[in-house]
Amino acid sequence: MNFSVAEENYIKAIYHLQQSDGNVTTNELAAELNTKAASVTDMLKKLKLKKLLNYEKYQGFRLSAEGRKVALNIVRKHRLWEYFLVEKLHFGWDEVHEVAEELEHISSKKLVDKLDAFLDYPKFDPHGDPIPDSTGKMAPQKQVNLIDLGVNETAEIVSVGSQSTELLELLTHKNLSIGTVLEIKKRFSFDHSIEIKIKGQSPFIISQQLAQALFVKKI
Amino acid sequence: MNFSVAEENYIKAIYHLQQSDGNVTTNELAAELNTKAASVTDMLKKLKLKKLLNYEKYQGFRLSAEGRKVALNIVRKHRLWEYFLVEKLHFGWDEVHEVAEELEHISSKKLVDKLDAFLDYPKFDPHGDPIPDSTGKMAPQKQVNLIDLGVNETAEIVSVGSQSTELLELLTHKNLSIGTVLEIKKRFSFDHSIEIKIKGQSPFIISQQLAQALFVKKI
DNA sequence: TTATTTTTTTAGGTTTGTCTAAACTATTAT
DNA sequence: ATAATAGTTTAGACAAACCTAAAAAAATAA
Repeated sequence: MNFSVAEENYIKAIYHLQQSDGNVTTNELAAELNTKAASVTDMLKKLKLKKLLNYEKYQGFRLSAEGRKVALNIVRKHRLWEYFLVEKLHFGWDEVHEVAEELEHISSKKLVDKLDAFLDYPKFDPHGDPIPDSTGKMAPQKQVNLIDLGVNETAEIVSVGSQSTELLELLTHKNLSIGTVLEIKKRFSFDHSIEIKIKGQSPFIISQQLAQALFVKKI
Repeated sequence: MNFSVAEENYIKAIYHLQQSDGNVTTNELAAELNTKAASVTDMLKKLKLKKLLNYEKYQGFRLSAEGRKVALNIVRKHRLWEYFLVEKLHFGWDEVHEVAEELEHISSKKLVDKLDAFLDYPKFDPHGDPIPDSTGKMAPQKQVNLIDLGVNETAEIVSVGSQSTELLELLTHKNLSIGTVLEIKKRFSFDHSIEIKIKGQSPFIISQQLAQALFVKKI
């Protein structure tokens, strides 16, 4: 099966949303893809017809096994190209995303596998996300420093970089602990501080030093 | 300016056709793109509106200066990717064309320039075609062995690999000489013989040995 | 030079992916 | 439990890129 760029973008977006959300909703997906709910409904019907999606109207949806396979292949391509761009072409890790969004739609299977070999089968992309192998398997999410997350990413705190009372005092004050789920809202390049948001609380800012002391697992 | 994949394919095809033909015609272009004349006319109007084309109806057409610039950029990307596929990913020179057809539409200028640097600014692609630099300049067509041409390519004989009477006798017999323009019709892998056609004559076959003795300039 | 053939263009239609506006379904709050 | 609000789907349109069939222009032949 071969899919259009639009179809692939929908599949990939659904894949990412269902990672955190379980069932995905029409509006959520429309927001993610900067399109309108009506357009999403149209595409959902098409993807359902192609058996990539489990979808009953008004009920939300998730990818089928087949859909997941397709999604993983797109993710594989995206992350391999990102790795290539950073490691071989010396792009900065923050400027590769857009280009990889285009490259991920190149269809040749042979190209991807040869690229994988050329890069020596990397297990993680430059952002710490695991790269699926050609059968779709991938390592569990790598633990990554909070400072390395991009805007809009969501992550769960899994460990801290020190056990000092000073750090623990600050964490308690900010209501942060192991297991806390947060979303990156903004990054300020002036002092590398980061605005984060915890569900149900208003956003607040943490310093570069604090961000570097927090290790997270992306969601 | 940014162009759709379809527009880019038209521009590239016109560029290649006008190399040999001077003015390009609607039917010619339709054949080249495996589409219908009516579709071509539609696109010609669009490209004229975007000032990429000098076109008056029923009169044939050529690219404008701007159109040529766009074409050269596509050619640059195509040939750089081909070089990458062969030199870095170890594709065979005969299996890269299709993949490069997709890769050439990736838009990032930065990507192309960084790829160019990574490849160490190659001057010729794996088929001997010159690669335009980022300003559109390129070396004159490299002299290439006839055995290395692909099917449907057109070329002019510019030199021969030996001055032996045996060779010259054969060339005379086959009506081949410096300046002869020929087109590759078929390649037979069994004995590496090649069917060629000279304008106004019926096609005939030349042996591997003869093909290797002839150097040509692509048109 | 007129008639025939070939080439090109126009007219009108299709598909894909998008949109707005309106209708429908589900959820939430009183 | 019902009314108001949220979310979702349908209906109808549009642009891009393609198509077929018919009309118009150009080239060629009688």
